[in-house]
Amino acid sequence: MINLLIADDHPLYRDALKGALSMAFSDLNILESGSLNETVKVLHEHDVDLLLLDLHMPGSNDLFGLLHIQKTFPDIPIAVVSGTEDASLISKVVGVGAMGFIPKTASAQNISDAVNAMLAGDVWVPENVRQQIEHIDEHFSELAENVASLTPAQYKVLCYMRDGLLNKQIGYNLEIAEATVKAHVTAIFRKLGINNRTQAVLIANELQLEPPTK
Amino acid sequence: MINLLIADDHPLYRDALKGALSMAFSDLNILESGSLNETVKVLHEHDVDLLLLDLHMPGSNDLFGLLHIQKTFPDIPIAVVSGTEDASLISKVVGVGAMGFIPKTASAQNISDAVNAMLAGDVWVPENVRQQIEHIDEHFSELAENVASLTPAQYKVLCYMRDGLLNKQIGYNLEIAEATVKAHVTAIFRKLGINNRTQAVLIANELQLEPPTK
DNA sequence: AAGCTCATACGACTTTAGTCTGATAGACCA
DNA sequence: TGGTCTATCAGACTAAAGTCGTATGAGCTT
Repeated sequence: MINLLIADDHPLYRDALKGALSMAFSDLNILESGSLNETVKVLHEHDVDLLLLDLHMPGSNDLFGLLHIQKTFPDIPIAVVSGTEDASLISKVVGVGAMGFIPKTASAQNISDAVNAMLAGDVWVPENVRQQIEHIDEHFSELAENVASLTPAQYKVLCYMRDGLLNKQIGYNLEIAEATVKAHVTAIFRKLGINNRTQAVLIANELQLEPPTK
Repeated sequence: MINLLIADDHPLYRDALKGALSMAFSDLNILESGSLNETVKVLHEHDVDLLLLDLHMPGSNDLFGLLHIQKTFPDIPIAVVSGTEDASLISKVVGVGAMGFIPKTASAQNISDAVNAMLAGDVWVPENVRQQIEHIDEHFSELAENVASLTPAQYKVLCYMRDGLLNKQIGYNLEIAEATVKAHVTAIFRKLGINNRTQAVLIANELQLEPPTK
């Protein structure tokens, strides 16, 4: 029995995906989640063999969320599901370490092919962009590695920094002392190879795919 | 005689555009520029009736550059030329106050139609996206207005802030005292309705269309 | 010409950011 | 059991960020 987790905030598409996959696989146990937190919770509670992850989920922060899950569960293969077919995005996703990329426009056949390949341990990307992404952005994957090396606490602090909060406010939100926040901030700078908060925010923003136009 | 300035860092496309327009208009004097600075210089030296502006130019900072030119030469109509046909981008460009949007895939006929319309004072966007953009992003155009209200000196300071520079470094680059930089920074905060540098960088970033992957 | 507005410029001052040292405690691993 | 890593915090310090008041000059109005 294979455990597969579909993480997408759109229930309709989740159902569609579930339908397509139940058709193609008989030994499939499908789990679902609709937010980043929920996804992490399910991953803790179950032994998931493959995660289909939508990038634009509440609390996900796009690539930020992908990195977070990858850091917490390094052994679970992740396939990114997204509406766009932008080659640069796909190369970023793969460069960050995802097992594959499934565009939402993919056919049922393509999807089951992809799931098959990834369960077997292969990287899968759609046919039509396979040529365009032979070259993966070096700078970007290095950046992703650095961010992935952050500890959970540091990760949270960076998220709050990206919201423009002061150290004192971050401490209040996380219920820790400002001194601790400062300690984390210093550690973040070291790991990212920078020396002030502005640069940290810039880097965090780069992992955001769409600007927070809200 | 109509003065038309083509601002694009790609000489080949500049020629193609020039060819298409000379064919359609007989009373056209075409000027060219390949960078933001060059564009500003030409605008100072000549009486330009219409500016065809590519967003991705050296020193342009995308929408930032558009705002800058608009601020400096409020009376010159600007048509944005870009490779993408993204509806959200087009609505942003129009929301910021451009007279029109010409996708690089447009036909010669469409381009001359567009130029005609804009010279007559009408807003022109491609046929196929005309329906999609009836709603212009409120939040975004308010933001653009705020940024456009910055003085030249404040604008420069904000650009350097977005690069992660310290006030002292900004002062060195602009050859003014750190105290002056700080005064500008404070003024920027007031105009943008924020209270620290991180938030300013975030806003500046939002006017950037592509993340600075390099 | 006097009066107004505003951008630019700076110094003095207060607050926040960031570093360093050092300390305690829990988690995990060999 | 000892070692490593992370999270937490304190205190003291340096540097940078941000505020306030103020001065000068350019441009515009009346």
